[in-house]
Formats: sequence, structure tokens, C-alpha cells
Amino acid sequence: MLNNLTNHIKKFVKLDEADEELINQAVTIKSVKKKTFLLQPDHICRELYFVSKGCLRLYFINKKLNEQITQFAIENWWMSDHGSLESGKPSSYYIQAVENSEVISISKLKLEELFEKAPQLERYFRIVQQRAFTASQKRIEYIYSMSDEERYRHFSSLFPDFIQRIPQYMLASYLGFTPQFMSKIRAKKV
Amino acid sequence: MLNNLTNHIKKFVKLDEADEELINQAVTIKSVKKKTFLLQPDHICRELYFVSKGCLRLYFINKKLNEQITQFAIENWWMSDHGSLESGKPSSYYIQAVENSEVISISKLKLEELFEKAPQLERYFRIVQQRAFTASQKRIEYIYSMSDEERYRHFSSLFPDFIQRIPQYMLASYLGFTPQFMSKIRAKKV
DNA sequence: GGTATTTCTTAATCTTGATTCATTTTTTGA
DNA sequence: TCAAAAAATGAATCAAGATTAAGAAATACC
Repeated sequence: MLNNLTNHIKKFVKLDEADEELINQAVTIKSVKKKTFLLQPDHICRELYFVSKGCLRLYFINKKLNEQITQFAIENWWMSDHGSLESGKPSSYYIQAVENSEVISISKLKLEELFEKAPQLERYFRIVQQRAFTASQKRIEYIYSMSDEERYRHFSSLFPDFIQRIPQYMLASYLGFTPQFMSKIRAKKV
Repeated sequence: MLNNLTNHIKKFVKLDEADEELINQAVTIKSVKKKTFLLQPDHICRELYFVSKGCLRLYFINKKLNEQITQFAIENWWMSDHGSLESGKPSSYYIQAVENSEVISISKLKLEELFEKAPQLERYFRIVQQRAFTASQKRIEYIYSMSDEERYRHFSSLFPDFIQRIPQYMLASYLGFTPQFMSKIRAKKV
């Protein structure tokens, strides 16, 4: 649904019909089945993805050859490898659909064109980017101020619905510990 | 030096003389002595600080009553508590000068006025914000993929000059471990 | 509907880095 | 310049969570 994107933008800045039209022409809708990759290592990331339905994850393979998830994106979140997108260098990440999803995709190039034609988007992305940064900082704060167990309980209480949607091992990965440890603390819970 | 700010902005977007004038009128220069606080807990953060000389740190007091540093800002970096700035709620952070510093300060209010008068700034802050987010994500990646010792050695090799500027215990705090552990790995180094 | 693959659990042992407490070294400021 | 405060070091003990290795339970798919 294209509307999901423009509706989200309109929560932050004003768009007239011409703007909406421009945006809708610049983006493409993709249906992605569970486990499909939108980005793989050694590829240059050239697009940003807005999740209109479903769930994506961003992860890399660490030295111990385990998947390390660094981000999830659900409805109304953007997902991309901004590092690769900016630098034009190959990514070291995977972006993969965790559920059958619908994403609205826009290339970096088209986005830059859009910034010229609809300058309010510049503001929208500034705001969205700032929120993303604040959230990321908050996450670092949590990492450094809670134990793994505390972080698990904290996350569960903040996002009870979300933890139902994804396999436990993915949450363990996102929170930075092993599935075994996750089982241990869940067992304790009783 | 006001020029430090406008020069930095001009690395990302074009400014004409009128823009520069507007910016210079909106900001104020502050000389801050080492250990001076620019923000303390329970205060609402209403400003953003651009470091034109010196070094600031952002930290909070964790449950164990230790200082936990989450960010440093040196020359040409912005520092603020975006969470408090955005929400208008009291901060739980300290922003403190680590060295005698010169900061260029702008209030959230004035900045919003500036966005109207000089829309290129919207782009500048979008770009700066995006870089900050990318850096923050990169940091989370490091936290989750290296041991504390590895992270210390990695950081030291990336920023050899910076580690000379700050006390070791502050670096230990930023990297998320104790000064004692830091001593241990430094001793090993020989 | 049954087999194969994924996901989750349990338990024993091992490691990294925290804690505690004491001492030394360096820096600061009157 | 010298006393006091701040910062760094060292060593012994402890704890959180990793690792390894099974096995059990769910889910997916043919």
C-alpha cells in the first residue's frame, strides 16, 4: 500500500497532492516472501526500504560465524544499510524478510531527486533520522546499564507483541546473547 | 570561532552570505572551563552544542552509581540530549567539558526558526544526523562482535590521538568496562 | 499425515571481565 | 612547592553468560 508511506510522511510534514504524486512515482512496491534477501554482503546497498507490512531484519555474520542481528524493522520503519548507501561501498550486512512482507523501496538516486522537488521530504528524513539516532543511543545506554537478563525482561515488557512475532533465537541475537541463555532466563521466569 | 561552524556547514551544503549572517545571529559562543556542566539531570535540554574547540562528554549515573559515558564530542561534532530536546522532558544526562572548550550553542527554538529561513540547514542536519546514526549503529555492531579487550585495541588504533586527550578511566567508561580491567589489558600489552 | 528441518531446552564446564581492597603514581591548586 | 585530590595499577575472588553437547518440541513441507 503506497498510502502507508505517504500517510507516515504526513504525520511529520505537509504534503500536497503533487508531492504525493511525485513520491508515488519515485517508489516501487515489493512483495517479499519470508527469508528473501533484500541485501547481501559484498553488494552495494542502493535503496531504502519502508516496511508497509511485515518484518525485516538487518544482520551480519560475526567472527564466531553466528548471525548477529543489529536491527529489526516492522510496519512504518525504514531499513537500509546507511553506511553502504552513503559511501557506495559494498555492505557487510544481510537484509532479510522475517515474515512475508510488503516493502516500499526507493533508490538513493530517486530520493535525492525527490529532495529537490519536494523539500519537505528533507525535513521528514531529518526528523526520522534523528529519531533513529535517539533510539540507537538509547539502546547503547541500555546495553551499558543493564545485564542481559534485565535487558531481556525490559524489552519483553516494552514490546510484548513483537516478541510473539519472531523466533526466540532472533531476539537473543538482537539482544546480544545465546539462545541457550535465553532459555535459561525464560525457565527461571516461572 | 563562529567560522568553525559555518565552515563545517559549508562542507555539506551551500550557504550565501545572508545565510551565514542568519546563522551567526542565532547562535552564541560559550567558553566552558574543564568540568563545567552544560546539562545536568532533571533539567530540560533546550540547546545543541557544536564543539569548536575542546572536548565534551555525555554521561549518566548507572544503577551501580558509576558514571557511564555514552558519547564524546570533539572539534566539529554536535552534542546534545536529543531525547530531552525533542520531547521537552527532563534529561537524565550530564553534558560536561572534559577540557577547556569553546562551544557554539543554538537553542532548539532558534534552530527551528533557522530551518524556515535557511532551508539548506534542514539538509545539513539531515546529513549530520544520518552520519551520527550510522556511527551509532557501527558502535552497536562493535559491541556485539568484539570482546572488551578487542574493542579497546580497535578503538586505540583508530583514534590514537584522542586517547591521549582523555583520562583512561573515561575511555574505560565509554567502552563499557572498569578502569581495573583497562589497567590489566594495558599491562598485558608489553 | 508423516518425515525433515527448525527451533527450543537442559545441564556441565569454562571464560571474560566485575568486584573488592590496597597501594602507587600523577595532577592540581593554594 | 608541597599537600590533597584524582587517576592508575595490582592481585584475589566471584559471577554472568558462553560453550559444548545432547535431546525434545514445534513447524514446515511433500
